[in-house]
Formats: sequence, C-alpha cells, structure tokens
Amino acid sequence: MKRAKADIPLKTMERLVTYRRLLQYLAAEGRVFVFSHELAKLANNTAAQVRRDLMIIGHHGSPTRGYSVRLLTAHVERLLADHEPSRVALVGAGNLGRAILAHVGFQLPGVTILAAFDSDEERTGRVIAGVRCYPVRELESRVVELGINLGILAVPATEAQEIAERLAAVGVVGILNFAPVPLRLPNGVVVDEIDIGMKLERIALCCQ
Amino acid sequence: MKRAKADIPLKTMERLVTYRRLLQYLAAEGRVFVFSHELAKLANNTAAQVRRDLMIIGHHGSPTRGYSVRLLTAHVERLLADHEPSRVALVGAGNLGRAILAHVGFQLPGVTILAAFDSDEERTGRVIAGVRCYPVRELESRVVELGINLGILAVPATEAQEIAERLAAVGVVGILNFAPVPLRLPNGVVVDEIDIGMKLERIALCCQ
DNA sequence: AGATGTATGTTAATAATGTAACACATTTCA
DNA sequence: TGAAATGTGTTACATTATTAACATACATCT
Repeated sequence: MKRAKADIPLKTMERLVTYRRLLQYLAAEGRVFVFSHELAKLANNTAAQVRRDLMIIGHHGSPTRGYSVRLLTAHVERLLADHEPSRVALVGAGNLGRAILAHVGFQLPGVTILAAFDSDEERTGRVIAGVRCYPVRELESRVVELGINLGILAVPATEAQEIAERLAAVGVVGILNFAPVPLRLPNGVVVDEIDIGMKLERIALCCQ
Repeated sequence: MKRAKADIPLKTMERLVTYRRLLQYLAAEGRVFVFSHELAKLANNTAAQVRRDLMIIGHHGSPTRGYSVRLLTAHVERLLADHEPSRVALVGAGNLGRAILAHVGFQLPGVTILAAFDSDEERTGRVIAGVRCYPVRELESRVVELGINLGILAVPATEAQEIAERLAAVGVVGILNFAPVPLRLPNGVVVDEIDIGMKLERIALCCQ
C-alpha cells in the first residue's frame, strides 16, 4: 500500500523540494544514478537523512548503483505535484525585484509569477522577464482578479509592513519577504524572511 | 561565574544572531523592553525557546517587564562579537549584486563587504553603495591583498562553479551562493545557498 | 562461482524542540 | 498596604528530528 501524503512529515516534504531541484540539475548533466551521499552533499545534509526521507516516501534504490535519477524524480514529483500551482505576485520592481524575476524565471514547478507591482510609474506597464508590471495602486484589484495567493516583497524596508498588510487583507496567505525588517501579520499568513545580512553573519559565525 | 562561549550550542548561537538583529529593529523603533513571546513571534519560534536560549547565556529579565532591549543587545553582542569581523567580497555586480549591496549595506555587525567584482568593464572602477568594484580578472590578487575570507556569489548559474573554485583556491572559507545551481567544493568551505525559487516552492507547500 | 566491497533499508540511540507546570519576583490597582 | 495579574527562571516530560549502526542485497573481479 502506498503511503499517503498526510503521513509524510513537513520537514521531509520540504527536503523533497530540495531533492527535486537537485535531481533536475543532475538530469540536466546527464546523470543516470545518484548515491544518497551525493544527494546529501548537494542538499547540505547527511546520507542517512536522505535515505530516511526516501524510505518514508517508500522509494527504493539499488545497492551499489544508488537511485535512478529518472525514477526518483518521477516519484518525488508525483508527491509534490498534487496541488494547484501557487499564484504569485512580486511587489517592488527595483534592482532586487528585477533580479528576482530574471533569476527565478516566471515559471517554476508548483509556482507561477503572474504579476509585478511598483509605485514608480516609469516601471509600470511594461513586461519584465515575462511578467507584467502594474502600478501599486492597483494591487488589491489585480490580486483579486488574478487569484494571487502568494506575495514576494522586494520593497524598501519602510514600505514592507504596509504592503504586507494590504496583501494579507485581500487574501494572500504566504509572503516571501526580502525587506530587512520583520513583518507583523495575522496568524493565518505564512511569512518567510530572506535576510541576506543575517545569512552572512551566520556563515561568518560558522567560519569564525 | 560567566558561562564560556564553548558551552553554548551552535544552534543557540545561530538564534542569537537572529535575536541581535531583531533587537536592533526594536531599538530603532524605540522599544525599551521586550517579552519572550514577542521575540519568539519575530524569530518564528516559541517563548520557551527564547527563554531557554537566554537562560543558557545567563541573561536575566524582569518579570512583568520582560527583557531590557539595551541590556540584552549588549549581552548578545558581547557573545557574538568576540571574533574578528569577516571580510567579504561580492562577485557579480548585476541587478542582484547591486541590490544586495544596497540592501545589506556594506557594514554589518561582524561582517564587512570590502570589494565587488564584475566581468563587465563598464561596471568596474566605480563605487557601488560604498563598495569598490574591481574587474574579475583581479579576483585572486585582490582577495589576497584585502584578506577576504567570505564570498557572495551573484553571478549567472553558468559561472558560479568556476568563480567558487577560484575563491576557494585563494583561501575563502565561506560562500553565500545566490546562483540557482549547487556548488561542489572541498570540504573545508562552508556553502550556504539562497535559492529563491526553492524558497517560493516551500512556502507554496506550506500554504498548499 | 565465490569472495569482496559498497550502498541500501531499517532499527536503535541520541539530540533537539515543544509543551506544561509552577514557584517566585515585580508591577498595578484597589 | 495588600491582593491580583503577569512574565520570568527552571524543571520535567512528550514529541519529533537527526545521527549512528548494522544486517542485507547487489554488482564486480578474480
């Protein structure tokens, strides 16, 4: 009997997202098989962790050859792909916002970036990396119209809280925040911060 | 007797970095005291965890008022600041690189960004957000000259591996990688990836 | 064909985290 | 002044996550 998705712990699911990405790279390189310790190195964890995760999802590899990149990809994808793709808006089309669009592309597995917003009228109306940029005063109406449920904040720190509240008010349930300021939002909203400075400080700590 | 740094687990030290940052924000807002459950909310963990961490470092707060932002900041800073500031170079002065410089600023506690590098001669020679930009062919000599030990990679995916190897070859011990590709480096080098696409996918997963 | 080496699948042990509980200190309010 | 309310400091416990260990299976090589 196949293990239901509900039985898979969230941490494992999150690592599966990582594995999927890594497997894509490996496939692109033409790799056919991969060992648990190789995946572990790439994912910054341990071989035991990888094997345990794959055990949890009921995937089996071959001793001496490892895991088939193709089969494992298919298996992981099947587990991750059973929800509708999230619909994402980016707010703030400055250097960082444009870099994010260019870097990420507008099409990811499970995620589609549908709109960008900016307060600077010079940046609106055009299409950046495949994503149309609207004036920020249309935020609420466009979010509703396009069925956006996730937001990326690439605005100055001073505006982050306000924009976040406006997004949450029209039904956005998850926010990825690049502004170096903590957001205070109602409990229903999932917030993930990317604080580059803090990341650096933590690496500095490890390397001391 | 004061608890020695060696007794503090790494996980706690990492959270201290987060607390320090949050305390700075609170101080900037004019907050004088903070409760464990407030810090917990901002740090995305629990009040018990905060109290435990502060217990470990031997910090004491006041019942009914919580912790003095100023005193706690000083205490945390004393623990974190006992190593030389890390010396950082940014490679890739495109949209993302410039955004990082502008966002982070070049001065962080424990971290100083001393140089930027780019292959485009148009971007070199000038100063971006307080950081001088050198041509990438001078990478090795400048890294040695400036005593750089940490690198930020904001280059296209195709170049990331090569640049990372060049950095590692001249003694860089930690790399923060924004390129959406996993790096393979000798074991001595600490690598932290910021894969924006993957972050999005993970939020999408939580909100499903 | 048999021995050897290696990586898997799984279980056991360890570590980390979350939850609950409660005595005590401090402020507030009557 | 004294009682009520609240949050700390601490311990104990439950739960979860990570690491280590090891028997088993599969290829390879002689």
